[in-house]
Amino acid sequence: MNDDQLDLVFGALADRTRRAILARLAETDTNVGDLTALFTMSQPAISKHLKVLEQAGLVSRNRQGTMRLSHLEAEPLKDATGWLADYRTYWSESYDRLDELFASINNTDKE
Amino acid sequence: MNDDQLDLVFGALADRTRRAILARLAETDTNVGDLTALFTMSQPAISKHLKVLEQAGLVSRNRQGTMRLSHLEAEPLKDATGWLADYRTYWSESYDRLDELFASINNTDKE
DNA sequence: CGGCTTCATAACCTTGTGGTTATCTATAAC
DNA sequence: GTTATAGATAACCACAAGGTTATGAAGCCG
Repeated sequence: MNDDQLDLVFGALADRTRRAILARLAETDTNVGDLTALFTMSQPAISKHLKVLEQAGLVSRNRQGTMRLSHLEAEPLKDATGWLADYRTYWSESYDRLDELFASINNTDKE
Repeated sequence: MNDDQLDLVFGALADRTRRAILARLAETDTNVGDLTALFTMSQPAISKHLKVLEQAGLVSRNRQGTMRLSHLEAEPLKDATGWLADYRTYWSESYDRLDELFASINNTDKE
């Protein structure tokens, strides 16, 4: 995963509204109107957040009649976790199995 | 870990210069002058980045004579990993041991 | 077609961010 | 005390971010 992608992913996660949107989408795909109802915020503001999440690869969208359902795409979260895993030795010394586990994460699609 | 803290940590990680600073500090404690030499950027710019990292709890500093050494504090990275771990089921289905391992991470100091 | 619903886009505003240069402060050395 | 060095702080600038209101476009329905 390159720096540009990490910029986008961490940048997307650096906003609590977007994190809350992701939490919601983890439960179920949701349209813009329902998301707007969940957060005391205007509809265009939600659309902007969704665009940020989409550009980071964290959300995909598809029309469903007149609605557009947002769907969680968690792959970049895996990549971000892989990046953070490089620092595991600095916050944890004694988890023997951590290395193999994070290795299994990293080997799948981290370059 | 609360939203304010996550804002700070993910916000700090959303800049490639700051990520590079963390990578450097993972090798060895470094003073501001040496960091400035590593990145083609002015010294005040580096000081600003260090302040952001410090407020996120990712860096501590202590005087060493006339210098101030920056030191990596990786604990917030652990917390951020714990947050991301909540989404592991969406990017991975078949790692049985992931659950117990991430549980061990979360139980230590995630609220 | 006409009208309703859903969402995107445009224009705008305020604040934050990342950088600069210039200057101030603190420690060390003499 | 003077001077040199390390780094912080101030003032400034350009632009991105997060919000708003107003409006436009796309798809269903009668």
